[in-house]
Amino acid sequence: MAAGADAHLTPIEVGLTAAIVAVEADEPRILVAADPKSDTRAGLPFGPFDPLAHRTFEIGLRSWVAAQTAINVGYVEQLYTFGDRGRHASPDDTGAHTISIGYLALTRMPKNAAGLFEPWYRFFPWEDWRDGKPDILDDAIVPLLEQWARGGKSEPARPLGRKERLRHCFGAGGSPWDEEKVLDRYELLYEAGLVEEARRDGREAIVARGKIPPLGEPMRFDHRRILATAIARLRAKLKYRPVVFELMPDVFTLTELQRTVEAISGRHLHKQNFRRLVETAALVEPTGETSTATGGRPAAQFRFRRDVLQERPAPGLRVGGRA
Amino acid sequence: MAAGADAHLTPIEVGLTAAIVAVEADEPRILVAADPKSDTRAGLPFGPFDPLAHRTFEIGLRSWVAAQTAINVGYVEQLYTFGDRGRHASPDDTGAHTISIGYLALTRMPKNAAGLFEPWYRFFPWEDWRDGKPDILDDAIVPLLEQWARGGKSEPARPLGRKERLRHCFGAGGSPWDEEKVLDRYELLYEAGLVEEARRDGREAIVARGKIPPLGEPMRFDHRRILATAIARLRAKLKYRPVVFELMPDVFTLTELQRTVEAISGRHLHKQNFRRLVETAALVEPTGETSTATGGRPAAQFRFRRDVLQERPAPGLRVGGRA
DNA sequence: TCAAAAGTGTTATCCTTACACCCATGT
DNA sequence: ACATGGGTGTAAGGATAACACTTTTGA
Repeated sequence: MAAGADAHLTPIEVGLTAAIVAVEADEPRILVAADPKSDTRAGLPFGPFDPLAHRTFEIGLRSWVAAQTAINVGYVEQLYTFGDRGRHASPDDTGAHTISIGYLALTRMPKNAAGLFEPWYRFFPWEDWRDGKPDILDDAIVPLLEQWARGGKSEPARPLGRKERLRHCFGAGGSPWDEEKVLDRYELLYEAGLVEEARRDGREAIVARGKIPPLGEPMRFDHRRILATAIARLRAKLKYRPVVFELMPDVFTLTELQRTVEAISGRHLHKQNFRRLVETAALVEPTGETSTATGGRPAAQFRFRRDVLQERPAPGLRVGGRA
Repeated sequence: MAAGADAHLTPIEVGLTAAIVAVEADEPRILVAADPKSDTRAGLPFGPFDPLAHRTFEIGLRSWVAAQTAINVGYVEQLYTFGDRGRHASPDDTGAHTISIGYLALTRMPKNAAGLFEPWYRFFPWEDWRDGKPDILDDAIVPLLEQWARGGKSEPARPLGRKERLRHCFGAGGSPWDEEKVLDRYELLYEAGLVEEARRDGREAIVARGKIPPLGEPMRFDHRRILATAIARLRAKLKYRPVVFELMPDVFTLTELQRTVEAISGRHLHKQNFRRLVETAALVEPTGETSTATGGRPAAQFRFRRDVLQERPAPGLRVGGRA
């Protein structure tokens, strides 16, 4: 077993693609790039990785993000490396192979660049359950996926059948909705040919042609897939790391904090339980001020206690089940 | 904001590096590659990614692993993409920049290749707590890290100080040991210059020169870092996915299953609680046979119930605290 | 009959979930 | 006074952690 040590490695272009998230007016938003070549679809900002200029991926990422957008991102985390042939293709593809290392970055909404951020639920309307189950699920998605599941009985080397995957991902047939399965849901829709990116990739929708409504706005290349990964990771991370505070202003009320968590996780939360959670985790401290912004009783203002990072090993907002 | 769309991407060599895990005789082992160029250090197997030959990373990985080792890996999962300049360097480095996409793969111990697998605790002796706290921690690691922590008060842009990181990662000073923080611990040792790879990278140990004992066997390139990532991920995944069964023979006793989980997580588990967990999760079914191998009362044999994958959304072995 | 390992029953505790109610302010 | 949102106490249920004890075999 020679372990490939003498194999020469294929030269490939490596790009860093960033899902840069901010929350404004109770709406999670991502930075979309101005489109080159009059492509009407939105895309995520990306830049090349130059190992000569930057010692690590993260340094490189911060550098070109700052250069392109004047945004200094705070929290940065690698998501996944995407390299499927075909899924990076654009209509005018040159044939060169590109792999993209996806990154999640969090920032406070910058004053100057606010217009460049788009609400992320434009791209994933079925992920916003804050006002109950989105209509698009029962009206379009689940019926179309059920039709797809009836076709193609057993695929080789697939652990689960189509029906089971539909159940688990979309909570059909009694299974609960899991807000963290954002990527699984998108991938299922892709496989079923129900998102535009899949059709662009040559995958024909299994269901009746022509009458498929657009399921969320498409993005360039595989960027919607990367965004789905970012949302899923952020929703999961909220529960065991205090990352929300990267998205909050310095002082805030508990309701504002709850609204931000709800915006990200796409669910409604139980007020009292949320508050106790924040309190027992000792994540915040009162400033003493109150805010009389919203018209009811003035709310006490809080700030994030930075010292929790030194005290507790995994301080997050482990928000529970339904509410 | 031009979004880098017209930027040309730097060509870089991309390799897939695999941590291939099997468990044999209650010992977790990884496949180490025969060393090229008489490098005495062990290394992980790796191969190039050729986008022309393989549509996805995973297909490429399975292909060269099968070709090089005649092993058909079962479960495969991407870990992380590593690209730090310097950390891939070997003594006779050519200067070409390489990034490696790390993968975790699980397999049953193959008959023919058993000799190529090394117990992973050779590389991380401080991670094996099955017989209590390893001596190397109190004898060497913690004292050396405390010495390191006393130096260098505050580093810029570091959220936590050295002392706090030591506490969280190694459970010094009252914090509990978290068996999932394998990577954090290795990275801390690396930063402190206490593992050989760091010294090779030019980082001088902060502590007294010359008398630093070797902390685990070193590996080539950044392979020990990738292995640490793999162990951490596997230890975490055990708790919410039934991945252990990828490492078990078709039939097994509950004690064998427990020993395997203990081997991976490096902890001793409470027998009764483990059994109830397995039972209530309905992960296994009795075969009806018994095994009289170990000398006491014969043990009932079980097999993995593949249908749980279709029933429950996240069936794992959520093993609890100390025991 | 004894060692060695398999296998079981039960309780205390904590955390999660959900309920229903009171408080302070502006109009 | 009342609408609006802020803020709290407490009990039911379930999961977890830990206890000690019985059973079946081989030597």
